[in-house]
Amino acid sequence: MSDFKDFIGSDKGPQCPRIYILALSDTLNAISGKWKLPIIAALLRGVNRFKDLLDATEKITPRMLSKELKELEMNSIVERKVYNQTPVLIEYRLTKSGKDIANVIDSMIDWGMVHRTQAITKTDV
Amino acid sequence: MSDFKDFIGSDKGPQCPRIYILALSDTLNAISGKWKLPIIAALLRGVNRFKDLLDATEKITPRMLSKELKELEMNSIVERKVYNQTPVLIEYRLTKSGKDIANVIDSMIDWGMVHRTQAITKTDV
DNA sequence: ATGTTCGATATACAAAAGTATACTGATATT
DNA sequence: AATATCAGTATACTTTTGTATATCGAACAT
Repeated sequence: MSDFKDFIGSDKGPQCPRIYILALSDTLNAISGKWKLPIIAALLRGVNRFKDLLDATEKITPRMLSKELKELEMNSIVERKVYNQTPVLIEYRLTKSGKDIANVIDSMIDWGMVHRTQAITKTDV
Repeated sequence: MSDFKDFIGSDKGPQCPRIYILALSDTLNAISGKWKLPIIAALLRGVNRFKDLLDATEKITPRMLSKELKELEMNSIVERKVYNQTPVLIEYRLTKSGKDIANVIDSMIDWGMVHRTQAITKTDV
């Protein structure tokens, strides 16, 4: 298990390996932006078709959904399957990696919950 | 411990509590953007002064550093201490919450490492 | 022939995020 | 008087991200 703190916790300690930095920015890119997490959440719930994702992801436009799905596919987080029926059926599914992002999401929720409790003076609710 | 999967893993299961969604977006906002993580990393290493953060964070401009530090301070991730010496000394330090973000970073590195191994065809290195 | 569904794309625009470059004011040093 | 340091700010710009609205093409259904 990587431990970021061990690498950057002291001035003279070992430098954080470059591969960790790359892994970190991969992850940040994978979930950054307005729509990535809502889409991943819908996919985790079992929503798999373009139309259904449009409905499940409130206020997203088809342009953005198309763009985000392409990015997720390029990043091997989502796979796109085409079934040659009529009308054509296309399914988007999370890959193993895609499903595993739930672990990152959990740690983010944990931090956010504790942080909200600690920062009691926060104004935005 | 929160478990996102438990809430969004099934069609008929309970909805993900709104507070979890808020906690999640708090966390995402706290670390999103080009400079937040590099700045937090420098602070974790013990770099505390504006000038030193400028040097430690490659290519950042004073305008961006100032802006980001203000945001981190508003989010109770960083605290700013003024020492009335001459010349004036100002120190930025991570709060407890700020230090705890290392846990999120670790889980992001973990995911990123495994994902890089799995997505062997990735072109960007 | 006209309309409907699915899975999108096209064009134009607005807003947010980030960059480049120069400058400020207070104090101290030479 | 000129110069340097610290901690920023000011102004103008470019790039990236997101929105709004309309439309496309294939395959049916009526």
